[in-house]
Amino acid sequence: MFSNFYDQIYNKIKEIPYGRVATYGQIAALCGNARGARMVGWALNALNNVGPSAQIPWQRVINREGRISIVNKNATKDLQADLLRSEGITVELRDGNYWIDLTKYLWRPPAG
DNA sequence: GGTTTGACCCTAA
DNA sequence: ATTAGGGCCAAAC
Repeated sequence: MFSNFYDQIYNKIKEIPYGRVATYGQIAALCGNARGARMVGWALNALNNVGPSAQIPWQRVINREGRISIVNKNATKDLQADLLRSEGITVELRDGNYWIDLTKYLWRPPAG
């Protein structure tokens, strides 16, 4: 169904452990596209069309600043923050956006 | 089929 | 610290 890129992206996101977060660029890099971060966003956006996240922990994917980038989608940033908090992750609300401490919660993939 | 946009990131000034 | 530009590829128009 999805191209290999999307499939890899979904697969990598599934590998993010509980209570940990990863960045778009990180997922993209693990899929071979160091600069294909936008594709990760597209792939996740496509999930909204499919349904309720399709068993993919999209909530653990945030941007490089540790901020939730969603503005107005099927899945809102409030939902994402709620899901992350339910995993024990501390989410800070600042200026109408949710922030996560990457130094604490950033996923470190085993390949390194 | 060209142009614009998109849950982004990096480099340079 | 902030601003500007390039890059990546796919969907939307």
